[in-house]
Amino acid sequence: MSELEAEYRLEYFEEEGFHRKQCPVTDVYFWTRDPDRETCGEPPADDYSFIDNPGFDEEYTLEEMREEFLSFFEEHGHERIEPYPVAANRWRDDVLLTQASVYDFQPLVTSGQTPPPANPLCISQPCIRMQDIDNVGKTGRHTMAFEMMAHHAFNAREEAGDQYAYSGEVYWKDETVELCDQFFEHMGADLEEITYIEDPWVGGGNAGPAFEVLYRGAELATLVFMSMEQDDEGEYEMKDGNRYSPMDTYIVDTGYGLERWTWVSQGTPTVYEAVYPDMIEFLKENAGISLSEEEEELVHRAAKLSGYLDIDEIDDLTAARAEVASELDVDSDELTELLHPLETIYAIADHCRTLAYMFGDEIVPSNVGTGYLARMVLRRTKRLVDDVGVDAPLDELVDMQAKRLGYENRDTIRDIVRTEERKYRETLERGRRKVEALAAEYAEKEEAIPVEELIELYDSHGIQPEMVEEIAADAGADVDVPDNFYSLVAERHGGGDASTASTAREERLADLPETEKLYYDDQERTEFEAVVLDVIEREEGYDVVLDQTMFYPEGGGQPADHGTLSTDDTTVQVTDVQIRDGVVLHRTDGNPGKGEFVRGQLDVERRRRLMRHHTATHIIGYAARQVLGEHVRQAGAQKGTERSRLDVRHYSRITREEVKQIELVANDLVMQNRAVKQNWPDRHEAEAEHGFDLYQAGSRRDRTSGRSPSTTTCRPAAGRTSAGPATSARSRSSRPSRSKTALSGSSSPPATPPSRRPSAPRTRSTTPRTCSTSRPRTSRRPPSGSSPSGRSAARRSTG
RNA sequence: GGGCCCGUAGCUCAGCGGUAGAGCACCUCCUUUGCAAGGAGGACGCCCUGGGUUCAAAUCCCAGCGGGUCCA
Repeated sequence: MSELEAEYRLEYFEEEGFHRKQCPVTDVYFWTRDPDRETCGEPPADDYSFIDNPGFDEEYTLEEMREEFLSFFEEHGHERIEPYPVAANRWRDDVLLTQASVYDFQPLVTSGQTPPPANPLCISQPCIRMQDIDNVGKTGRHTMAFEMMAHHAFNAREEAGDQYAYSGEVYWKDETVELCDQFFEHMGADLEEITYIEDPWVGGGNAGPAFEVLYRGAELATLVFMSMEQDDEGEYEMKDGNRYSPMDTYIVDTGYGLERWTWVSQGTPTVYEAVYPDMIEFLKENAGISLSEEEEELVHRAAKLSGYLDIDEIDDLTAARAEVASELDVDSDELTELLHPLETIYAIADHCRTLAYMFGDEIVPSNVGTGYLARMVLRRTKRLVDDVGVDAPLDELVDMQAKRLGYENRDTIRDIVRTEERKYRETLERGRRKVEALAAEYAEKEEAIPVEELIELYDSHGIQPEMVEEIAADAGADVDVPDNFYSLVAERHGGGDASTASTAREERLADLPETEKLYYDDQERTEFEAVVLDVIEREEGYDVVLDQTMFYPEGGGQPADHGTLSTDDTTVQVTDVQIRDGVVLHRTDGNPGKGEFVRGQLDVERRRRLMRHHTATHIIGYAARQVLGEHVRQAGAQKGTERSRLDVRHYSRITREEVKQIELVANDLVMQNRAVKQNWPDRHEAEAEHGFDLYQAGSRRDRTSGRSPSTTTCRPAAGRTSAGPATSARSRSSRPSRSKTALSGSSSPPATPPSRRPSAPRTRSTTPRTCSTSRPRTSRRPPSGSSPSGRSAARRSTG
C-alpha cells in the first residue's frame, strides 16, 4: 500500500498548505489543513460532533440537498445526468442492484468501449445495499436505500491515441479534491475541520488510490481514482493481495452520500429523522408512540451515543447498547424497551423507500433475482409494521415514499404491494395449517418433530422454525431446533459440485478461433462459403467448425438453423447448431472433411419462420406492456417453426380478458405492417431513446463480440413514441402503467397469425463492419471500423 | 440462474399400482329457539396437460403448464 504513497502527494495539497499525518488511533495516513490536528476524523478516533451542531450554513431537506449538489457541479462544468434504475441487472449481468453511481458506467464506459453520456458529469444515483439490512434503524446512520451523489470524469492516456471512446484528460486528482473542497466551502463547512484519509480502493478487478473525506466525524465523500486493473505482473500490490498495473483509461469515481449530507446539515440525532421527517412523525403517531419530555431527552442522548456504534461488530450491538445504558445511567432493558419501537419505525421508513425504488423502477416480486430481494424486503417490512403496531396499510406506507420520490406509476406500485401482502398472508396461513397437521401427527406419536421436517418446512414452504415451535407448542408437540439449523439448510443446497474437468473436446475448442458470424451482417443471405477448420466426432454425427457461418445457433429460446454443407464430393445435413465461447458448432450427419472448402445452404423456409416468430414474440411483449403496464418484461421465450411461447413477468395472474386485449393490440400492430429496422447506435444513445428495455429478453449479449445475438427488433419507433416516454430510466416521469391501449373503432381485427406478417424491408444504418476472424477475447479495443465510437457496445438485446 | 415442494369435490387436504375418499361448504328431511348447533340422507371429480412403463396409472418415469418456497 505504501507503494501508492506518492499517488497521494497532490500539488493541490501543497498549494493549500495541507499536512500529512498518521492517526494515533486508527493508524491511517490523512491530510489536513490544521497543523495541530492529531486524529483522522473518523470514529472511533473522533466523535460525531455535528449532532445538535449542524455542520453547514443552512438546514437542507433531502430534495434541497440533492439540488444543491447537482446545480453546484453543473455550475462547475458538469452535465447533469438522469439517474439509472436501481435494478442494475437490467444493463449488466454481474450484479442485481445498483450499489454505487459508477455501476451506471460499468463495464463498457469504464473500459473505454463506449463513450459516457457526458464528460464530466454529475448525478444523484439511487442505490440499494442489502448487506446492511440488520443495522438499519439501530445504528442511527445505516439505510438500505440511499442516493449516491457523484461527479465523474472519464480520462484516457494521450499515448493511447484514439482507440478508446474518449480521449485525453478531463480532470484528475488535484481538480477532484479541489472541487470537493469547493463544494464543502459552498455549503459553509469549516475547511480546517475536513480530513482526507488515504484509503486505496479495490473492486471488481480494478483499483486505484482513494480518499475518504471526513467532516465532524462523518464520512461525507469518497474520492476514488480508478486507474489500475488486475495484472499478475503488475507493479502494485493492493490490499486484496492481488497485483495491479495502470490502465490506459483512468476514471474519477466519487460518491457523496445524500442522506449523510442532509443529516449533517440538520444535526438530528439519527439520519432517519433528517431524511424522512414526515413519515417518522406519521408512523410514531399511528403506532401510538408518544414519549414524555424526559423520555424524549433520554432517547436523544442515547441516539448521540449509539451514533458511533461500530458497524462491523453487529454481534456486539446488544453489548454496546448496555454500555450506552450505563453511560446514561439507566437500566439496559428499560432503554431497549424505549428504543426498540423507534428503531422499528426508522427501519420501516427506510424499507418503504427501498420498496418504492424497487417497484418504481419496475422490479416485479418473484422467486428469482431482484424480484426475490424485493419480496424479502416487503415481508420483512410487513413483520416490522405488525410488530410495532402500525395499522396503516403497507401499500399506503410505500406510496408515501413513492410519492416523495416522484414516481408516477404509483397505482401499479400499490397494486403490487397489496398483491404481495396477500400472497404473504396466504403463505403464512398455508404454513400454519401444515404445521398444525404435522404437530398433531407427532403429538399423537408422542415424538418430537424431527429436524428433517423442520428443514423441509423452511426450505420448501418458507416456515421459520420459530413459527413451528410456536404452533407446535399449542398442539402439544415438541420441537428441537438445532443451533446450526440454517447451515443444515445450506448443506442441503450445497450438494452439486459442478465437474470442472474440461473434456478433451472443450480443450480442442479452446484452440479454435471464434467463428465469424455472418448472420449479423445480412439476414437475407442464405448461402455462404467457408473453410472447415475442424471436425469433432460425436456419438451420433459430427461437430463441424467453420471459419465463418450464416447458421444461427440456438439461443434466447430460438432453435438453431438447419441446412446443408456441401463440398464437391459430398453434402451433409446440419441438424443443430450450438455456440461455445464464440465458436459455432454445426451438428451434422456426415464428415465434410477438415480443411475442405464448403458451401453452406440454409433451410430458408425454416429460417423465415423462425424470424417471423422472433418478431412476433417482440410484438406480443410490446402489447403485453401496453395492456399490463410498463413493468412487464420478457422472462423467457421458446420459439419454434409452428408455435412460439413468450413468458412475461407480471405480479399477478393474467386474466382471460387481459390476454384478449394483448391479442388485440398485437394484431393491430401486425396489421399496421411496420418496417423492422436494425441499427447500432452508441449505448447511451440507445438507452436514451429506448430505455433499459433494450436489455430485456434475458438474452445475453454475445460475450465476445459485445453484440446481441439477434438482429431484428420489433419496437416500432412510432409505437413507442406514441405510447409515452419510452425510457424506463425516466420511469419516475412515466405515465401510470395501467393504462390500456385504446384501439380505434375497427371491429376486432382478423386474427392474422403473426407469421403471415409480410416481410418488411430491413435496413441497416450501420456502416459495414470489417471482419476479423480472430478478435482477441480479452481485447478492450473496439473492433476497428469506420465507427469506432463503441458501436460494438450498443447492446441491442432483443433476443 | 440453481435446489426443493405442490396441482385430487366449491374450499382445506388424505389416498401413492387394482373402478375415487374425509372435513368444511352445498341440497333435502328430522331435531333444536343460541355462541362455527345435533341427527339422517343426497348431489358434486378430464385426480393440471401430453407422452411413456404396465394386463392395469390419480398413484411409477419423462416433458410441459401452473402455483409455492429457499438460496445466489
